[in-house]
Amino acid sequence: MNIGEVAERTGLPPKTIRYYEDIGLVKPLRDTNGYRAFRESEMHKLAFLGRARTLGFSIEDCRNLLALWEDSNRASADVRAIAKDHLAQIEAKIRDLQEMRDTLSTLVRDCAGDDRPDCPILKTLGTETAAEQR
Amino acid sequence: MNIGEVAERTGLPPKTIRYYEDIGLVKPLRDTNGYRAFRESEMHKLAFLGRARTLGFSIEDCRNLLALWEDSNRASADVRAIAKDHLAQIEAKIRDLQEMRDTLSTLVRDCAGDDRPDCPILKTLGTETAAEQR
DNA sequence: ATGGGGCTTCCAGTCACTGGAGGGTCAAGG
DNA sequence: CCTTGACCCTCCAGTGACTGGAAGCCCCAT
Repeated sequence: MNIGEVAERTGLPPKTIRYYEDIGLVKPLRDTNGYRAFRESEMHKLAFLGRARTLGFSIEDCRNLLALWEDSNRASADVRAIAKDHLAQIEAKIRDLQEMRDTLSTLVRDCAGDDRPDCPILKTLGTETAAEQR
Repeated sequence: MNIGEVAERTGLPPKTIRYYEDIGLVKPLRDTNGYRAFRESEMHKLAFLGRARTLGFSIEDCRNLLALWEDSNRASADVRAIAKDHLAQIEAKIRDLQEMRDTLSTLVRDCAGDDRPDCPILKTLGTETAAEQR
């Protein structure tokens, strides 16, 4: 299987697949012409990676998850620990963003948005701690 | 005012302040010894930048906001447009993360997390479109 | 043989910093 | 006067996870 077909079947761009080889996540064979020759199992690994990345796992998380995936004797607790940790990070990120959103939406609401120069958004950025607004 | 004092008063690390000079956001004078000499107005600009960055505005947004801040004839509509746009991006990001969180928390909930190898998290990553779970 | 697409490598850029090396400057204490 | 330690300077490299582009093979159909 050439890289193009793998790209199509996994939904990952060829560039990304090459990058994943660079950093050692997959190790495709090579044809005599130098083209990467992916086995079915490699394709599945890449699909796995694509899904894990969609869920926001970092590359290092993915590397660990992949190792666990390949290890039929792994303990599910190990996988769960990675996922829980990642979940906590996502939740923290959501809270941060919600705080930003709340502050910003207050500012946007209070701004007339006309052609006069008076603007509570700039006023706040200029004088107060933005996070205190709301 | 030396960089250290500005750093303390704005809460920005000296490295970041130097970086902001590099990319042309501030233009401090120089003492004869080569040290940066910040005026009060520069300090305020940096504080403004720090607050805008806290709200997640990109550097380019900050550059524009700063220009509007300095322009006493600006229209508040211009500021509001930038803020609204940014707000929309934050909201999109929140939705993405919430989707990830929902999928992940289902997976974590369904995983026994013991020393047996059976693991719904890996099973999902290996076979289904992760986003379809839930 | 020619054209077009697919494949290769390597280099550079993204974003917003951050770390570190190597070295100059300043003020206080001995 | 000298040393010490805190400050300041510049420049280079690295972060994460790609992405874009140049330059150049390879393969197949016409």
